[in-house]
Amino acid sequence: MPREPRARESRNGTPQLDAVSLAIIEQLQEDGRRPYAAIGKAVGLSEAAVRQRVQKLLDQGVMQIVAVTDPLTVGFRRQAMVGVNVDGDLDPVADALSAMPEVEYVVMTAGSFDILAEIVCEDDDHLLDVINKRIRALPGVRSTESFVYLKLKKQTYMWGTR
Amino acid sequence: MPREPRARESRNGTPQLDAVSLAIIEQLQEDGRRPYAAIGKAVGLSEAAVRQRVQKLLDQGVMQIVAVTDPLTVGFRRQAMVGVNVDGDLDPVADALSAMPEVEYVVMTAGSFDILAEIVCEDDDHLLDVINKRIRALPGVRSTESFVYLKLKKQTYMWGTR
DNA sequence: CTTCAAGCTGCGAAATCCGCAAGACAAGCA
DNA sequence: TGCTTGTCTTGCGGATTTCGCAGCTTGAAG
Repeated sequence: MPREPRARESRNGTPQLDAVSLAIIEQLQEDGRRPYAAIGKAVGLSEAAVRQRVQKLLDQGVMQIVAVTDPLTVGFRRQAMVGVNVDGDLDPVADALSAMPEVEYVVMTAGSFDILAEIVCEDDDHLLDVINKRIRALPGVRSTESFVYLKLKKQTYMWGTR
Repeated sequence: MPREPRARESRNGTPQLDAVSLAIIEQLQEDGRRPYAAIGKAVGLSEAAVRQRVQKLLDQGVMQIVAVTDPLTVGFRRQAMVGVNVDGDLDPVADALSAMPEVEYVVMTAGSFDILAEIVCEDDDHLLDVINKRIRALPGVRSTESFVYLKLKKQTYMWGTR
C-alpha cells in the first residue's frame, strides 16, 4: 500500500520539503554561515547529511545563501515600486522586466495592477530613464504608476521562522 | 572637541562603505558561504582582514548573510502587496505593520499610496484575517488596496553586482 | 614628537568542510 | 519471497578553513 510515496515532487514541479529540510532552512535563515555540524545538532542529523541536503536545496534552487543589504547603504539612492498594466499576455512583459538589471523583483498580481516591479537605481536620472524610457516603451505596456521609496522600514527573510 | 572621528558615519547614521567593503559584499552576494581566503584573493586583502571586515559589516547591520527561499516552496501559499493610505503621521502605522510577523516588507512611498507592505500567509483565510481584521483596524489607516500575488517571476539580491 | 586607536598581516591550533565507501531502508518486480 | 534499484544516512580521514593573538604600519590628535 502506498503509505507515503517518499514525497518527491508536487505537480507543479516544485520539490516537496519535509520537516527536516524546513528546519535546516530555518537554521540558515538565522545565520547563513552556521556550520553544518551545528545545524545537524539542532535538527537531529549528521553533519554529512546536512551538507548533502543543503547542497541539494541549493542545486534545486529551493534556497540560496546570500548577503543582503539595504540598497541605500551600498550607493543606490533611488528605489521605486512600479505598477504596470498590460494589454494581452502578461508573460512577455514580465520576462522583459525580469531581464533588466535594475529590476530586482517582478510579480504578477490580481488587482488594479497586472504586474508589480521593484526598481533599484543610483539616482533620479537613472530611475527616470528606466521607468520612462525603458519600461513604458515595452510592447504591451498600457500604463504604469510609480511609487518612489522614501524610507524602508522593514525587510526580513524569516519565512518559516515563526 | 571631536571634529570628524575618521569619516566614519554619514549624518543619517548609516556607515560609509569604501570600495573594498563593497567588493566583499559583492562576493558574498554571489555566494554567502564563500571562504574568507577566496574573498581576500579577489579583493586584495588578507584572510584575517576580510574576516574582520565581514564581522563588522554584520555587527553594524549593513549586511546579513541568510538563506532566502521562494515562500511558495516553504508552505506559504498566499502573498499580497498592500497599499495603505493613512490619516496623519505615517510612522505609527508603519511601525505597527512592521511588528506583524506576516508582514515581510514595509516601505513608505511617494505616490497614490503612503505605505506599501508585503504580506506572506499560509492560506486565503490567513490573508483575509491579516488584511481585513488587523491592518484595516489600525488607527490612522484610511484605506487599503490589495494585490494578491499570482506568480513570482524574479527575485534577486544582487545590488552592486552589475 | 609622542600618544593612541584602527586596520592589516602572519601564523599556529582548533574546528570545519569535503569526498568516499559502506550500511539501512523502502519500493518495484518476477 | 528474493532480488534489484535508488535514496538517504553514517563514519571516517585528509585538506581546507576558521579563529585568536601578537606585532606592525598609518594617520589623527594632543
